[in-house]
Amino acid sequence: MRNFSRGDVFAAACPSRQILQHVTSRWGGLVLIALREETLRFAQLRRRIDGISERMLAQTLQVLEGDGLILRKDYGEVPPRVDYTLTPAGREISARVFALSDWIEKNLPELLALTPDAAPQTVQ
Amino acid sequence: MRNFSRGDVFAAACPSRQILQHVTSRWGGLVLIALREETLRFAQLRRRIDGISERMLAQTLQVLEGDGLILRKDYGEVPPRVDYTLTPAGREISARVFALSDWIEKNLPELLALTPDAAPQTVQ
DNA sequence: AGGCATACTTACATATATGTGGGTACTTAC
DNA sequence: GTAAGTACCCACATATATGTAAGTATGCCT
Repeated sequence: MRNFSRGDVFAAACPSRQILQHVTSRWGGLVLIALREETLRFAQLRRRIDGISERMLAQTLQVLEGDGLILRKDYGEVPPRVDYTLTPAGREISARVFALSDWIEKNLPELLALTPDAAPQTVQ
Repeated sequence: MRNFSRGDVFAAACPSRQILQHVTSRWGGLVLIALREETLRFAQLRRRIDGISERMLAQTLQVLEGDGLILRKDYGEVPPRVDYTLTPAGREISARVFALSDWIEKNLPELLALTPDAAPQTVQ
């Protein structure tokens, strides 16, 4: 265990690798992108991110909150009212995850053409 | 199934989401980053990416090759000699994955300070 | 001759991720 | 009064990801 001034994702034990995994996990990236421009409530996130279950959304939010990337605000009301916002660090990371997904979205037709099973590019 | 001119990662069935998952998978991202500046052989990648097993490296490389992001060159020699290079699309994506991991690496100390279990930041 | 390296593949076992259905305490709309 | 919405948690089941160990044909180094 040494004290580095920067991380190294190639080192298995470096915490930077875990953070990278959290923000690029199946749902983690999508949550960060969804919160990029707006604060959202739990149910709004659920509807925005097609296919996510409540269980995974809750779990993903907790991990990202634990990493200090999102802020959970509980209004203490009943029925429950809670919303989620990016922290400054979360905003930095979100922007970079978005840059990636945005490039992929914009270049999807070209990407699909690279695929061996390339039927005429029908995108859903 | 409609024909979009761009993808939408928020749609579960959109192929862009699968591509995003491939390039942000546990090992996929690291492989792309490793190949960012140089062509590497299988064993070189294995040594570079701490903790990856041969099985997962082989599998990850096949997925990325299937997506048209890396190029596999087999020299047909014995003992085997094969190397891997990014395609143009792979280079675009690699640059963006790297931008993300690079930011995390550079800001690791600050990120660790956001963590609740923040003991004095000892980075491995 | 013996041992290590190369780029994988396969079978088997395990770990981790994810989904499903049900429950909560209460409000608002129909 | 009935149904739906809210933000979750829990137990249980399953799916997917990953690790481990062994095998292959041959060259190179000692």
